[in-house]
Amino acid sequence: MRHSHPKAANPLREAGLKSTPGRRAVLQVLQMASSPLSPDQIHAKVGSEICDRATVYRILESLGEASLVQRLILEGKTLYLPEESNHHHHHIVCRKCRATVCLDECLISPLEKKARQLGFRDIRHSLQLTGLCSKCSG
Amino acid sequence: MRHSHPKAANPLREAGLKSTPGRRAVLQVLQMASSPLSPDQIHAKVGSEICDRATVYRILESLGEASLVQRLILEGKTLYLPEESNHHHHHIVCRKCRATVCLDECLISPLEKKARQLGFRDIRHSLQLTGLCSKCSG
DNA sequence: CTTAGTGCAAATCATTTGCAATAAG
DNA sequence: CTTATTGCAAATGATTTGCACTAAG
Repeated sequence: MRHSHPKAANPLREAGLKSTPGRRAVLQVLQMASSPLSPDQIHAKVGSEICDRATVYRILESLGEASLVQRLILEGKTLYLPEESNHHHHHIVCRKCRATVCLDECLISPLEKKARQLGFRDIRHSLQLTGLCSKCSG
Repeated sequence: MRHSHPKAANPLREAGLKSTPGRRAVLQVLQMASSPLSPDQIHAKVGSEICDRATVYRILESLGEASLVQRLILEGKTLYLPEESNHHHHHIVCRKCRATVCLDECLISPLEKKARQLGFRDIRHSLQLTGLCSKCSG
């Protein structure tokens, strides 16, 4: 199968980014994580040997531009989530334990439509849904 | 009409907050504003004689808790908006000039319902819609 | 009065930046 | 090779805090 189907090919390459140890590590840490992580938590999990904190910020920015991760601001704290699927959807995050669940629909389009009618262009949206998950609200 | 209908009564009092010069000023500045303002812009408009910058932050926090203002994070910058109506709705903000328009509907409930079915309680949401207004996209 | 609210200066926290050294393609 | 990426240390910017003083109710 040589260089035919580069199956689980490096997503970094595909996004046109150089594949560096830091980037691979950050991406993996986010993919392993069960909930969104802060830049600091990511840096801690990656380890200072692999990558400096300032670099974690730079990496998160490039991964964000490449749509490999998604930024989220929860209660004023910046968190990152891997961008797994291509299909647009939203999440709900537990304010206590940060457990995260996908809510596969996106119902914003009627609002975007209205905004378009009002003359707005290049419309983007970001929806933060939070709550207390069953474990935390008990 | 003495102390009968306290018509345009002080919203601060009604919210159970002490009516201080700083709070009145911050509230008024936000109400006058045609677009969301940053804490720093608010401080500038209020004037240092009326109120210290640190106090502006404290005031914004208490006004936020009292639902007299709404916090908004646009492109990483924190902005504040007066909370005029009681009826829940969303806004769209121009990323360039920050012009703001209300989109009176809120279509999030189906998503909240789904989250509730997943066991989440005390669900809250925050939606950021941005675009370029007709003037800015021209 | 009594306590919440405030000014001021210092502390903290998150994020960014310059620059020289390093490594990916 | 050539240029993007990184480490390090320092700079920045935003927000918070301690404490003594002031004013609202």
